[in-house]
Amino acid sequence: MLDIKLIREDPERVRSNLARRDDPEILRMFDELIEYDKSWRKYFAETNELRSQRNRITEEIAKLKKQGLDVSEKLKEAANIPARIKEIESKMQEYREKMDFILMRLPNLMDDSVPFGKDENDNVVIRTWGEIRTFDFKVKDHIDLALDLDLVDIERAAKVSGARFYYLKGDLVKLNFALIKYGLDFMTERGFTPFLPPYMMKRKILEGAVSLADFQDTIYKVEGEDLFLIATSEHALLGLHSDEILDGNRLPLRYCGVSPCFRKEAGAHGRDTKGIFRVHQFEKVEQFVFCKPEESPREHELLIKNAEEFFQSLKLPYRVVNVCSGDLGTVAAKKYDLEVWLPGQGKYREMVSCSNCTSYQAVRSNIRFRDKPNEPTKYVHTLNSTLVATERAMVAILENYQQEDGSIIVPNVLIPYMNGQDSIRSVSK
RNA sequence: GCCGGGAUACCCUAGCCUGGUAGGGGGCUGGCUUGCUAAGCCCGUGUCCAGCAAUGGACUCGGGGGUUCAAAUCCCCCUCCCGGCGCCA
Repeated sequence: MLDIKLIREDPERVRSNLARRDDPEILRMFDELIEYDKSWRKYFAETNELRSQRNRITEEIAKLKKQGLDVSEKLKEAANIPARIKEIESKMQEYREKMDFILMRLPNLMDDSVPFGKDENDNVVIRTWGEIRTFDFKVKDHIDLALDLDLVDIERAAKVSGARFYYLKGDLVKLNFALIKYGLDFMTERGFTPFLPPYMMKRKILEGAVSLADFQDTIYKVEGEDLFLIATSEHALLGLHSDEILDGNRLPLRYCGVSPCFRKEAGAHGRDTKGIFRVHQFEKVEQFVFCKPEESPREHELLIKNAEEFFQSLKLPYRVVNVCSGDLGTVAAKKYDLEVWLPGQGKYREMVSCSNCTSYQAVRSNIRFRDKPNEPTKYVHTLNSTLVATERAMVAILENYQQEDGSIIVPNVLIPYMNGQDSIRSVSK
């Protein structure tokens, strides 16, 4: 959510930034917001004046009563003030609701470095790493590899839970836990505090983290409760400090969340329908930072660097793209995606999404900081990035580490986490 | 799920029965004074609106509604925390 104070101070700057979204509806809402705010402030001033009158009379009544004097004159004077306040208040409420409606729907201001573009095809590649392996045999995709090695059961998952679910089996379960534990160690070595968050959260807290459209398209609701399943630990880590004033001297706070992620994938019909690449449930180790505004560009680079070093350590070839305006979404001011080469698809595919959300989530979640107790508060900046979404990372490992005999080499850094196991091969039955 | 006790500013706490300026302590901040491991005193401490500013006004006692000229205080609903009982991996 944009800070209404910033909009009041410099509406032109906000407007011209929103204009880069190339969406006339956004500008229309913005202009409406300005008008509503004017009305709201007018009514606010009126009630303020009425309350002031009422408080004065009330005080006089108290004084007269103490002296045992007659107050009926004063009571008459005060009689119709409450009704007038109520009347104007209800108008204020009306404008406040209209403003909130728009504020909840306006996107974040974009960083100047965000490239203009329509969709993901316009994202700009900023670097590539690693060599794409050449195969002298016919490569399989992760589905064939996993089925041939009996590492997944997707048909029975469909019977039990429906499409986009899976059972992991055997060594793939071990590999999953190895990736999680390796990811956790990787982050704690870099000073990130690990968290295992609640997997469900209240609507109010979740609204602080995601756009309203996400409730429709990605978030699962628990029936009969004010609870939603987290789509990433990012949501829960942000909520951790909602309505708090943080000590500026302790920023940045660098956190790392590990949790399952639940997603409806409602807008993805027909895309990646096979295997475990795009699924309703997966595990993820997530990076999350609360920092001062001036620190967020630096922290953003740190997060993508961590993710890159993680995938470098797995020796998986990747590229980093600067996500364009049309693909950026509502919340982020700037976003990098890290895409790993998948031999089975012959494409780079998204493994990591690394966002600087500036103050957008902090305003919604009311998370501020100050260096000294008497200073005015400011909103923090928040950033989040995947370190590793393990099911997707396993797709990359299966396809990149496949051998001619159908077995899979375990990446070196994971072997200790697999109790010394260095390959995954079919068990003779 | 049931019974009881709670939630007051950055922290602790009084006030609630009996409605009438939210009081005290700690912390922090700025200022002043006195000067031996420092002490004392004073202003300030959250949010919003108007104003260039000084400042003025309003709001704020877990949240929402109600009664009243006036609500931390009375009434109704809800949330969370603590204790006990019940259930339980």
